[in-house]
Amino acid sequence: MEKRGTKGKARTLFPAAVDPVARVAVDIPHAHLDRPFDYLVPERLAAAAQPGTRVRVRFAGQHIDGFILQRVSASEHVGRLAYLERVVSPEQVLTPEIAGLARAVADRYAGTLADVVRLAVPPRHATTESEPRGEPAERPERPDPGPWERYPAGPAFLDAIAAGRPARAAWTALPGLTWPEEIARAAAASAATGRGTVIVVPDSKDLARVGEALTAVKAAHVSLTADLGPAERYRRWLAALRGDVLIAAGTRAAMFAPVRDLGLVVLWDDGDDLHTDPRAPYPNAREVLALRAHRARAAALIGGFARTTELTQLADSGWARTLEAGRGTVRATAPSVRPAAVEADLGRDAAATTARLPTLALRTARAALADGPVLVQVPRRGYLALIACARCRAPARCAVCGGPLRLAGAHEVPDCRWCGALAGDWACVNCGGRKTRAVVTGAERTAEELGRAFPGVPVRTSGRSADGAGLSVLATVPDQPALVIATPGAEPVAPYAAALLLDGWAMLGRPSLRAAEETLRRWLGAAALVRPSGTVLVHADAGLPAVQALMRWDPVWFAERELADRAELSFPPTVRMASVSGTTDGVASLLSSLESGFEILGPVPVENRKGAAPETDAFEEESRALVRAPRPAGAALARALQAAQAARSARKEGGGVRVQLDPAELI
DNA sequence: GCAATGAGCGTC
DNA sequence: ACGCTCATTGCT
Repeated sequence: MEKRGTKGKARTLFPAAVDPVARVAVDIPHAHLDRPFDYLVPERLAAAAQPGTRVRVRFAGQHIDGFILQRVSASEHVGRLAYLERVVSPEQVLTPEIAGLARAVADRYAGTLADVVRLAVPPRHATTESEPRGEPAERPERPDPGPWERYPAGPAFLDAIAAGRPARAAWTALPGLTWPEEIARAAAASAATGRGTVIVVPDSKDLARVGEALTAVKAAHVSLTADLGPAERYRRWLAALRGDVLIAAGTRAAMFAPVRDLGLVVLWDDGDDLHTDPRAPYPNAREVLALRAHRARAAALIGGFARTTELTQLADSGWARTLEAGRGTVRATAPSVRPAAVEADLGRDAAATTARLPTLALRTARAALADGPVLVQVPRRGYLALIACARCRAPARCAVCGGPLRLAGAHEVPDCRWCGALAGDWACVNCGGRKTRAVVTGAERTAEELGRAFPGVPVRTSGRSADGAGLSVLATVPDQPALVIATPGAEPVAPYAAALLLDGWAMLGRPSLRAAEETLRRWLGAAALVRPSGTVLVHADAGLPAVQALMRWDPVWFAERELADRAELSFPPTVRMASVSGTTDGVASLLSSLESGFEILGPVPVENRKGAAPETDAFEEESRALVRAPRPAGAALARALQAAQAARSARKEGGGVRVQLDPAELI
């Protein structure tokens, strides 16, 4: 017992009779305080202070929020314990499953539990919480396999889900628009047995499709998106927490949805960069859901039209089994793909606009317009700023570490974005050429150009520009002759008669490790909307593996090949990489706190994030380093980075250093 | 020799 | 943002 309260009347508190100690995860942003703290549960909160509840505690003189992780009979802490101040709400919002997952995710990404819990548990909305609770939804009937019959292992996969077995599938979806239905049937099979399902898709357009498909199989669900208001978001999230619905579908934050008795996780299009949360510790939905399925012994359905190297690795390791259709089915479902050769000389500037629309593309469009809409995929503007070989246009890479080269200023020697090595005597590994050129492309003039080429044909555009402003995304377009210009990921749904994939060579030439994988993913996403009798024209050289993979509709072949190349070069995902960025001083101090034994590339200076010019007050020199470790040392790398950040935070060193494991882009 | 003041640090 | 420790200061 203890006297409390310096001002006002002192109160004498007594600890609860049973399990008087609460282990609390406090919401503190400091890495060195990322551990539970024990508090005494006062008698009056003995019943309310349940594990998972949100509480308010006094920590170093401040009132802060936290979550009760556990109630225990005694504390290990030597010294006096403070009392819990308040139980904010009786709702047990941080379930044991999610608390354990959040800890594992924080450890995997060298982050803190508090950061992950902030992503996992939405802010409380008190009035929503006290609303009368609706009727729990009925379980759906177990559905027929339906479109899963087209995959040899499809019906067996549904059987496994229905039997509660943790079957894990690396899924290559057939082209067309049946994938939402396939996902819905898998979810319904799980819900029919009373177990929960979490479905994550890249954007709200895809979510709407999955929602419709779930409704069609009478599978009660909630849709969780970031753009709901706080009340509606919390209402739906609570419905999942309380077990009123068994299926939660949503965009990336739904990966933490607290459905009851998790039986299945589903991730659509796992290569989409929207699946990586932009807030520390930058968790990726594929990794989180794989971890979650593993921990919960749940089934998993991960994939898309494309195949990522990461998922290929999960399949190769035996963690997941491939789930794909036979070649005959693929051939019957996919459109035919033809390459349009890239003109040898792109330097003709004025004429280059027409070079971007090869005559074959124009002819293909003209012929297809009689049958229906024609999709034109163009890269986003502001996408490309790279150096390539002037002769063969292969991206210029560093001779030391294989990283992409950049040209920091005019008339300078290119240097490596990864290790900083100067590339003074550069020679192209592809053709031996010794001259580089900057490559740029603009894309948003395409609509105009096509409009002129096809007078009288309606032109619609869909997409986001690189700066986020301008243009809007269309979900669908009518099945009528029209030219539909879209940026990757923003393609409206329609039974297209043809698709033109423009400037593919430029997307392939981006200075990114994932350029080819990402380009193929975008091509497949657009081509999958074209009807099987339709034509796809891809503006890139037929000899390139990504183009070959598209023509043969064989993304797994490509991914296996790509993965082998990455292994050869010690690139992710065959190794673990971490990027450390921030002020030059901060990066240096973090690296000096890092336990030795890891390979460090850089640091190299990078453009100032705040955009401040040198010699101004806001300007602070920034840099970035990469840390590389073999895969088996991945956990040790994360631990070492976590420790280095804890050391910095204990020393109260500021400077905001970002540590990102498995960064999507290594530039 | 010792109280009074302040900087530094851990934080239950 | 509190309350503890430990060092420094200034007065006897």
